[in-house]
Amino acid sequence: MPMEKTFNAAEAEPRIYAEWEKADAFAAGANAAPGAETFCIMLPPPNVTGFLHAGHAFNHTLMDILVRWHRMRGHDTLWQPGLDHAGIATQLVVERELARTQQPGRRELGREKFLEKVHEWKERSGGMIVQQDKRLGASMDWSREAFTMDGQFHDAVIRVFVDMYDKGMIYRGKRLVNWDPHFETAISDLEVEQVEVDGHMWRLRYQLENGETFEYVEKDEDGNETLRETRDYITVATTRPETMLGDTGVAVHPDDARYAHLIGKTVRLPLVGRSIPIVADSYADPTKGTGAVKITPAHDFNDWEVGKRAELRAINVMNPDASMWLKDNPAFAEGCDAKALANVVQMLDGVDRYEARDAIVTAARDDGWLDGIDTDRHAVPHGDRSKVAIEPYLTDQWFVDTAKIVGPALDAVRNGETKIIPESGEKVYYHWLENIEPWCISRQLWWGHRIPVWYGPTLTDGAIDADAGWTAFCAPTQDEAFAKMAEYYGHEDLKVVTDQREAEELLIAAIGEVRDEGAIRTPEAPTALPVYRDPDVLDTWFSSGLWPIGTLGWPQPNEAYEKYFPTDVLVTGQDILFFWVARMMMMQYAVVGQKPFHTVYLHGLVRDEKGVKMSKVLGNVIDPIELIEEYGADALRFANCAMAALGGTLKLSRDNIKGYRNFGTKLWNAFRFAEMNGVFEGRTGSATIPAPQATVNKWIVGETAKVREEVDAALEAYRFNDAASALYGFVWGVVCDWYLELAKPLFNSDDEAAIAETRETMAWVLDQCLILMHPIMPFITEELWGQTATRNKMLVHAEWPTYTARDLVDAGADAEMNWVIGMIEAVRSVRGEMNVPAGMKVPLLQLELDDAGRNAFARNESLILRLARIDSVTEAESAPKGAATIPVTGGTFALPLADIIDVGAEKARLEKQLQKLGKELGGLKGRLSNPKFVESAPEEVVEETRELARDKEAEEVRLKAALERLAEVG
RNA sequence: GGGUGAUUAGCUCAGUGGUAGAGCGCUUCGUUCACAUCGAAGAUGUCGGGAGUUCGAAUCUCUCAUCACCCA
Repeated sequence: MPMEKTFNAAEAEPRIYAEWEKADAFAAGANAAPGAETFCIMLPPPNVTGFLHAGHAFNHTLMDILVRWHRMRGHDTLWQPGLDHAGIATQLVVERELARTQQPGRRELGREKFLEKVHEWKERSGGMIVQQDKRLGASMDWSREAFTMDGQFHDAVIRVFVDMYDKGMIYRGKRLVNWDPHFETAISDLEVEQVEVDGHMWRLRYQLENGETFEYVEKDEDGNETLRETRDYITVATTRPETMLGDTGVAVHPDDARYAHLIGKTVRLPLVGRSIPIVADSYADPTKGTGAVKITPAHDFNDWEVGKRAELRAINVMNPDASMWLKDNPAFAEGCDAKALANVVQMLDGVDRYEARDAIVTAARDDGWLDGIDTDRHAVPHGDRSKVAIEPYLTDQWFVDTAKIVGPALDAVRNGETKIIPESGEKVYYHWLENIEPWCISRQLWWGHRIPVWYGPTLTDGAIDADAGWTAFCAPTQDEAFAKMAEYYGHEDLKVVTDQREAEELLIAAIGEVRDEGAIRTPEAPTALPVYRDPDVLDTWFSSGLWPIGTLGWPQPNEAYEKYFPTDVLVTGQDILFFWVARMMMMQYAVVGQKPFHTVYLHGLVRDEKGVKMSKVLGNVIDPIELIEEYGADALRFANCAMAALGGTLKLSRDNIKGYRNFGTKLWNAFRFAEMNGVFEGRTGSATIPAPQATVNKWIVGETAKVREEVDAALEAYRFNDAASALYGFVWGVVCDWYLELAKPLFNSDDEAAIAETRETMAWVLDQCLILMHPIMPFITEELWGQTATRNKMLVHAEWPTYTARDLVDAGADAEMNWVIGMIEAVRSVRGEMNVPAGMKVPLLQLELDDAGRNAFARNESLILRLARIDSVTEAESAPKGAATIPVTGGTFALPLADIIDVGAEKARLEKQLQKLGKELGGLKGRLSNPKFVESAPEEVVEETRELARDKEAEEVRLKAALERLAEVG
């Protein structure tokens, strides 16, 4: 049955993918040669609630190319798939879903029930991306699919937390953190986005106490005094007036003469009447505003530092939802005027931060301590998920002491143990790691790995000390934590309660009982000690930081881990270099003391064809599944591969994809041509390299070897675009444009041996095209592989070739074919420019020609006649009147077409060519006549230049002769 | 403010010291027996400006301009 006219991607792709799966073609180690080296790639785990977007499609295509390439080379290959539980994002999605379907909310449901809902949701709509990946053709080992919340991985994460805790790399502390008031959780620095907003700078007057004053001076740009007055207040400026309730100081620069005598004095905080000191700190910038800044240590990172240096109190004045917390807030009340306090509590307690801001500004205006308002454009930190302004917030959180684990991660890149490409990524990596901050890893969420820490009452001198807070016991399981507690308390009579509050209530009651007995608590005492588990979960990136070892079954001893770790290449977006790559580096070294991978390939964001970030708002999102449906997965993959220049911007355009779909059709039709010429009759897919006689066949074998080397070199260097363009150029520009055309006369001849040889060679060449193209375009190549021979293996496991140009290029055939192709192009060019009708066969005159040319012509006459559409060749001394001249290497031909050729046009054509030639020749001669060039340039460059100049000179002579003849005629 | 990168044909981009390229688009011609999702031919560049290093610079250095992204 003859082949279809085009490849039917929609029909073939699912069928072929199913065949691969049925054959377990992607299983770890499939097609591995005995004792082969390993190759392992970890899929950056997509969000479990996610779907395949253009960025995934790109990222996954590159990995699939590498993986398929290694697998075909017989390496022991594993592409490890899996999904990330994506804590905050997933919790958000499920909460929205509950609200949308009018179900009870998270808090109403309670932790356990809510988590059931999350799991339900995950089962229902999670993992959609897996199905989509299959449509893309991704060859992951699905049998090993991992999930960050699954049992074994979960246990590994907990185990690492415990290890790092025991090693002192993790600690808990009351710190200022980035607080997301929407989700009511801490987030890390990296999850904060700076957003430029048009806002205001409010100037507030704080009254100096004890009758102090100072000289306030204003100057213009030239330093001339414009204002001088004596003031009994200090003006501070702020973009967040509501934080003034937590002010505990005013800072001025130590060198600021205006305020020197005020340092140590106090001001009275408006509204609350708190007396706060004026302190010296170089954080205050004398050139900005009035040079005095209010200090709110509990609500600003800079102020926190100032507060530490000046020993100022930190007063938290907000609730977790960023409403004001004033009532029942002892720290706030301390030092306040009782009446003022009552008023401000009445006015602002529980009020949202922005409403409080307005109310405070209004009060300041009414009471006369508003100095003024300036418009001000400034950056406001926002939560990257919630999009609300974050608050610096003072809470107890868990931190990774990054300073302790950053060293090996830095060293690994510095000494080349792990390479980041493109290299610019390394600079960015150093810059971040060299200035790394502690990493806040606790999140006040429910969906995630719950921190494996239990708290029990603290003992002082063997007695329970209710004032000493709670003691942490870190262990992988509750049983192990209990064992630790048993050691600490001397008994295991413990009662697990839900939270700290309940534990405190029970403890106070218990101590009451114990105290009644007039003794410290003893093991025999009747009341169990209340203990509770830390309610927080770990940052999602903490778990994904363990992705390499966790997916390989660590810490259980197992073959996969032994074999594939450290893994080989990480392919990921440069936007998560810090979030993920740097943390994996730090954590793998911290936990198992080895690098996670030897190469990190970073790529940019996939953008639309104009280079604009895709976003729902702009409506320029390109859905890869839609593209696959329209053009086929292979076309999308080839487009992805072709745009993957190192460090380049990734612009995805439908026109390009369409072009690569056409490329697939071109390949398909080359096979159709071969089939029609009996190339595949009785084929068994022998991999034997042919040793043909005909020049054309010898030549194409050499060309194939060249492209094999190019593709391997490109992939070796992660230059995906080079691999794509080498293959595109070879398949279309060499095989289709030339080899198939040149083979036509051979197939049409009576020479049975030549026909057989050409069939054999073409079958081999086309097989090589399939093999070399397969990593990029797996579907169409697999289909053609199956249709054109009876094979013992699918293409996915075909043997990748290793022949070299050195072995297979026949220099003679190479030179001869280049001459023939040049000759044909020269004739076509003249025909085209002289407007010789395309279908018209014309006579050719051979004027002068050297031996090499004569040989090449004679040996390929039928090809030349056919492809240049020549009907006869005659040798002649000179060209007749009205002939067009065709200079070739080593000689001159002419087309005697007096009635077609316009002498004027031919003259113009020759002159134009001569002019171009003259320019080139000028450059070449200029270089050669420069003694310094001949002296200092490499021998081969000089020789090349000489040769080129000789050729161009010869051509110039021929063109000039032709022009002279024309002049005689005209 | 700091960092990183970009600027090459009408468009989108390759090209890291040795004859300026590809794809798309454009113009002309073409139903030659694989393919019109095609073929043949053609036009289009002071490689952002300036300076320097070099026998030689799109490529290396400096500087200026414009733009993008990341971090404050």
